[in-house]
Amino acid sequence: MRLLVVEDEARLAAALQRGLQAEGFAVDVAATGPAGLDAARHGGYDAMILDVMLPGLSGYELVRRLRAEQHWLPVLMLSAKDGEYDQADGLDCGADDYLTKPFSYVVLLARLRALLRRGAPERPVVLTVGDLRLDPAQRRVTRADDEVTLTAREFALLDYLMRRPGQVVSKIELLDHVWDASLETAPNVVEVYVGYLRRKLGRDRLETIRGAGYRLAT
Amino acid sequence: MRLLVVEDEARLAAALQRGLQAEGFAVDVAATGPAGLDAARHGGYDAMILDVMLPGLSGYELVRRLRAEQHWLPVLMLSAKDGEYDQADGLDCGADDYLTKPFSYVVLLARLRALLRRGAPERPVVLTVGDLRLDPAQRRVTRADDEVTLTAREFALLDYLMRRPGQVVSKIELLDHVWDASLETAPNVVEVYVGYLRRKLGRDRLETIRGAGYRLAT
DNA sequence: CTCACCCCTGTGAACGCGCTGAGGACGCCG
DNA sequence: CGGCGTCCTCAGCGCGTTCACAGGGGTGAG
Repeated sequence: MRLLVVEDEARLAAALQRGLQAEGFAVDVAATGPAGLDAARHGGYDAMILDVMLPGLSGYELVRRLRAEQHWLPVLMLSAKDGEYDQADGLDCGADDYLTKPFSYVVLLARLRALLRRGAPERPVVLTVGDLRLDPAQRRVTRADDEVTLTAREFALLDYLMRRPGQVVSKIELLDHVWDASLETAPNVVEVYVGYLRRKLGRDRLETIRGAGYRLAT
Repeated sequence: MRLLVVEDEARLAAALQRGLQAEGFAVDVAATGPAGLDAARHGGYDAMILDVMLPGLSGYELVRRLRAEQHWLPVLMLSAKDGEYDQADGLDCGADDYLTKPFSYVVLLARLRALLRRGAPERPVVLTVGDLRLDPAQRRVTRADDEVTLTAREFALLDYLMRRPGQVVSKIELLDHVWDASLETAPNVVEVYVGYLRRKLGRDRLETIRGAGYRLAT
């Protein structure tokens, strides 16, 4: 799990970084609003911890811009203010949770875990899993920077699987979402197309979980 | 948007109902734990506001049971306690957000809206008992961070047992829930599969209660 | 101590899941 | 009209999974 901490108070930032790393997270720190926005855009983080008072760009504004650009990274906001309206503002402009300073580290951890459990609320623009990249808008797939040509059905299948990396997806679910007619189509189609994808993407990228479905290796 | 408020203090419940209805929500109220659980199960609500201190069944326990039954209704917890560990407990047992009484109505609304925006959490909570971890979504089991590969039947059995850690589960119950045809299948299958699990997870993790069933050591 | 009962486990067989190659139906293009 | 690519069906096969069975061991009651 990769986290981004955007906080300008150096001592607090360092303390957070140390504490979260001890929990097994990979933690990067940005000290200013613009730097944080940039990192959030390109860093592939699983969540962001964001101070409201920042040089260059406030936390509110940062989240608003991120959301306007269709980035749906889970955001946990921190603020020294404790006026209730600030809190409401923070949540309404797109943050997912809110904590007022001083806060307890245990609470921060618990809320962070709850946030990560939920995952990003909506679809990201480009899907990336391992060295696979899939761009829904351009209908392109690359594997380790080599372009892979897929048929429409293969593309739809991979698209669906890449939205659930590491999770088991049943054949029924795939039939429902990738094929329209769930009834009257044998689950064997799925097996066939998984076979096609394996041939094009590499044998071991798609694991089969007998009796349960398939899982895209992360 | 339909909301369920589970709160036993009549005055607070009525105030919440009035306030939320004024915001355009459809609000039902339950006054006891069991009534709330029942309503949450069958009511088709979009979110639930849940007091911790309830007659009949605590809020913690209510959420735990709901999650165990694979219901992923967003839950906002209310509590008079403000110990930080209570808060952490509440979130970890499956609630999505937490507010301590006395709380501001504006904050409640903002958090509720944030909750509704993100919808039901997709990923179920990971089951953890001792050093065993079972992730239903990923269909992965680890024991002290070593991955254990299980067959479908073994997985289903362990899944069921891990939802009742420390409790004695009878063979009949296991046959009913893990195997479909409870009749016409000898209870010996259970013994066989418990044997398989013991071989893979360690000898003393599954205790035999002679004449009663099995118990997963906590 | 003996007996009955419950539980454990090794063996082996049947089943059925998932993989694959072959090939037909359909639409698109030249 | 013929060639081509995609989509899907089908049948056969391999092998892991599931389960029945039987013999042995442990446990508690009398």
